[in-house]
This record gives sequence, C-alpha cells and structure tokens, in this order.
Amino acid sequence: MTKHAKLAPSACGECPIRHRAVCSKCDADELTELEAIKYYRSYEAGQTILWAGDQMGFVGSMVSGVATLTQTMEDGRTQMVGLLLPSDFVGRPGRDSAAYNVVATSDVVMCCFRKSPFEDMMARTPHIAHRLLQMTLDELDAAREWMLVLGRKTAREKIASLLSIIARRDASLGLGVATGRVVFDLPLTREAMADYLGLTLETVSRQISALRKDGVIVLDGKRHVTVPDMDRLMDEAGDDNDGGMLI
Amino acid sequence: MTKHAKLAPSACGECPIRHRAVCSKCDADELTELEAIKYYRSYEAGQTILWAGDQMGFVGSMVSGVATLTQTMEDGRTQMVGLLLPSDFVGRPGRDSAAYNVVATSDVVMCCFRKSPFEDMMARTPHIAHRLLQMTLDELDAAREWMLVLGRKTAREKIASLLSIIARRDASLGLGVATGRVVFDLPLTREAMADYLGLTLETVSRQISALRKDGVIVLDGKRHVTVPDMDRLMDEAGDDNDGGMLI
DNA sequence: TCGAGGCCTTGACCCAGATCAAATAGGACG
DNA sequence: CGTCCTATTTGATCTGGGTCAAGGCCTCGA
Repeated sequence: MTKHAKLAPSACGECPIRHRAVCSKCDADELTELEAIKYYRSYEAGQTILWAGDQMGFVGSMVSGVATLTQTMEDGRTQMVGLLLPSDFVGRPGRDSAAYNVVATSDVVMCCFRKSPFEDMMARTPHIAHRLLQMTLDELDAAREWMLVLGRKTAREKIASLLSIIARRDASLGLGVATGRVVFDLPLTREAMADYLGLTLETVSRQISALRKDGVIVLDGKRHVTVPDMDRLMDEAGDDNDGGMLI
Repeated sequence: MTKHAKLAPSACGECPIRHRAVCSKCDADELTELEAIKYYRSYEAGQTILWAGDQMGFVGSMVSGVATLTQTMEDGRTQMVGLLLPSDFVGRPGRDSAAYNVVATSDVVMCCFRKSPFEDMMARTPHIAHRLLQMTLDELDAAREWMLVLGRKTAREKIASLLSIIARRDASLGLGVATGRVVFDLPLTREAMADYLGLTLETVSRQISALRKDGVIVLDGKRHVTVPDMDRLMDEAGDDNDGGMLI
C-alpha cells in the first residue's frame, strides 16, 4: 500500500493535515518541513478556542473532539455557522484574524502549524495552495447547502438533515458505510443543535421525540443514536442527494 | 497614478478581473496572457447561465447586470445562495462543474477566461492563486453572514439586511459613501428577494410597505429606493456592524 | 385605446414553531 | 444513597409569517 492510497482522512498518519492539505501529492521534504513547524494544542469542553477578531498565530486541523463556529447578535441570538469535526481545518490561511467564535464542545486536540512558515510554504508550493483552495470551496459548498436548510426546511427536516450529516460523516470516517444501519453519538447539546438549525431547543427536543416515535431513529440515553435506515432518514431530510461523495 | 492604486474594483480597467484576481500584483506579461484567453459572453434577463452540474469551460467575472445562484428542492422550494453583482466571480476555479443554478436577473455581460489555460496560469502564478483563495474566503464569510440572517433574524430585519447590503455595495462601487443618504434600484423582484431571505413574496411586500410607512426607506415606483439614513437602516437590520469594509 | 399578462399589494385566516412554565432524568460528588 | 445541577422533555398558549384570495398597477403589443 502506497502512502497515496485512497484512505479516509484520519487514516493517513496521526495528523489529518497530511491528508487534507498535502497528502495528495505529498513529498518527503515537505512533510519534514511541516513536522518542524507542527505542534499540538488541547482544549477542554466549553473552552473558547478563538474569539471573533482574535489574531491567529497558527493554522490547524482538528485531531479529536468537536468545536463550533458561532456568530452572536448583541441581543444574544446566536447562529452556528460551522461545525468542526476531526480532520476539519481551523483558521483561515491568508487571513490574520478569526471571523467567528470557535468554541470547544467536547475536549479538543488540534494539530497546529505556525502561521507564517506555513504561509511561506504555501506560497512556494502550488499544490498546497491548491489543496487549501479546494478545502475552502468545500466549506463554501457546505455553507450554501446549509442556507437551504435554514431558509426553506421545516423543523423536522432540519433535524433530519443535521442527523444525516453527522451520521454520514461518522460513517465515512469509520467504516465508509453511508447506507443501511448507522450508529453514532450526538456531539452536540440540544441547545447547540438549535443554534445550528435556527430553532429553539424545545422544538429540537420535540422533533427528536417525534422522529423517535416514528421509528426513524432509536435513542439510547440522550446522545446515543441508532439510525436503522439511512435512506429513510435522508428522505425525511428532504435531500434528493444519493448519499454519496465519499472522497 | 500607478496601476496599483487603490481603486474600487470596477474602476481598474474595463474588465474587473484585473483588479479582483490579479491586479494587486499585476504584471504586463500576465495581463497580456490573460488578454489572450479572454472573451465576453452576454445573457438576457431570465436566461439560465449555468445549471447545477453543468460542465464549466470558463471562469469569469460579472461586468454588468445581476445574476443569482440558487438551489431548488424537488418540491419546488428554492433558496438563493448568492447574488452575483458586477465584479463578482462566476465559476469555481479548480472545480469542473457548477454547484448551483446561475440565472441572469437582468441582462448580463460576463468577462470569461478559458478554463484550462487560466488554471495552468494559476498553478504557475502564486499570487493569482492567493488572490483566488482570498476571494473564496470572502464568499465564505458572506455565506456565513447570511446564515445568521436566515436562521435568526425576523422578516423585517431580513429585508433591512438585504437592502443595506445592496445599498452598501452600490454605494461602494459608486461614490464610496456608505453612510447618510443612499439611492439605488432594487435589482430583484419581490419573489427573488423572498428566495434570498427564506420568506414568501407576500411577507416581503408587507415588510417593505412597513419600512416605507415608518420612513426607513422611500419608494419611487416599485424598484427605486432612497434610504434617507443609512444608519437607521442598518439599525433595523440588527447589524452591530459599523458600516465599513470598503476595499 | 384597449386588453392581457406580469408584478405587486393588501386582506383574512391559519398553523408551525416560539414562548412561558413545569416536571423529569441523569450525572457528579459528597 | 441523597443532593445539587444541568440537560432534557413535555404541556399550554401565543404569534409571526405562511397560505389563500382578491384586486391594483404597470408595460407592451395590437
């Protein structure tokens, strides 16, 4: 097996950045250079990793845990604009400050690269720049996809959309199975889900109960979810999407 | 005045791409090369420029007119995910197909570059790649900003947000005035505004009437808008934002 | 000048989801 | 074990915005 084999991101070395930013054309010298500017950070659940407007001295990628990207209005209304899961990128290469609050939802470990050497390397190494552009385009697609969820879906469809995104993502990082039976732990509180979906936590709770009563999901405790039939869930989400896009 | 002077995008040559993609470090050879692969396309109001999934043979930038980026669910619910105004980029360099429908709202002229030579050039020219990354990050920020509008704002705030975005944008392309009195034409029908805001066209119409009654805006006909006090409008939009970000 | 077809506005009524208010269920910790 | 604390569920009621319906107002073409 070569080191360029098509693997799930997290399977490519301990540090996902290897896959996500450089692995598609990785090269021993580049990896050595990256090693030299790499370090780890960890955060406890609830800790704010970055405040909107903070200077960022690093770019990084999530190794474990869950974090959220949120915006808040002065009256306290908040909207989550992104969910950071393992292998996601944190920080905006080419920008010098954070645009949103980044909050650790669970304990988080991040693999960081010092910003200016990383950017120098990016400027010298077209395929890293290209990879970053691709990743940013992926995020843009995800954000736009989410605009449809926020603007046009009902509460039930919103919940189903969120569950299917998390389920699909977990399935693709794990076994690569995106249909049939899927089991995962919800990495978010009801309130965080509400902030992601533009709902109240009461509505989130009610809709989850409804999906459980209708057999779309099975709950074990409050967080452990089993989806007996992924197709059914995606149907509830209103996605015409055929389940795909692994890699 | 050097050709690197800080100008509004549309002021830098007839073709906005010069400023938006390359002008910050432009160079005679590069511009000549770009000229060689450049051509223009025009579309009539109502025409679909690209369907989601279409192959794109070009990357381009809007010269005049207005176009929209939309997603549709199979039952017909639609959500606009972006508004393309002069100087905006069309098409996703590094991707080979469109992700959304692109529809001309008014007559449109676009400046296009043939895709593969443009991408080759991008791979060779780090500052073009960097500029494109910046532009993509700007779009990502705009999309995330819009998620707050869609998820957490009331109908009145949504209308005020849309009006202030258009007003600010027009003002910055024109006179560079972003406070005080602003006059512009709405480039969208009520229905398109509704699709952008996740509302119905009736609600859009009612809220516009309400803002007019309250003196926040003055309407001359259905499309011509005067904002007597930009600060008041931004206040209605719920933006804590101080009006800025020209450049 | 008239009529048709798009837009847009306005009214009446309804309902999905918000709001307000308890009650319940787990943990963590002594 | 009991106690506190937080997350969650559930109920009752309210309301912003959706839905359905009826005109009004342009513009364009005959």
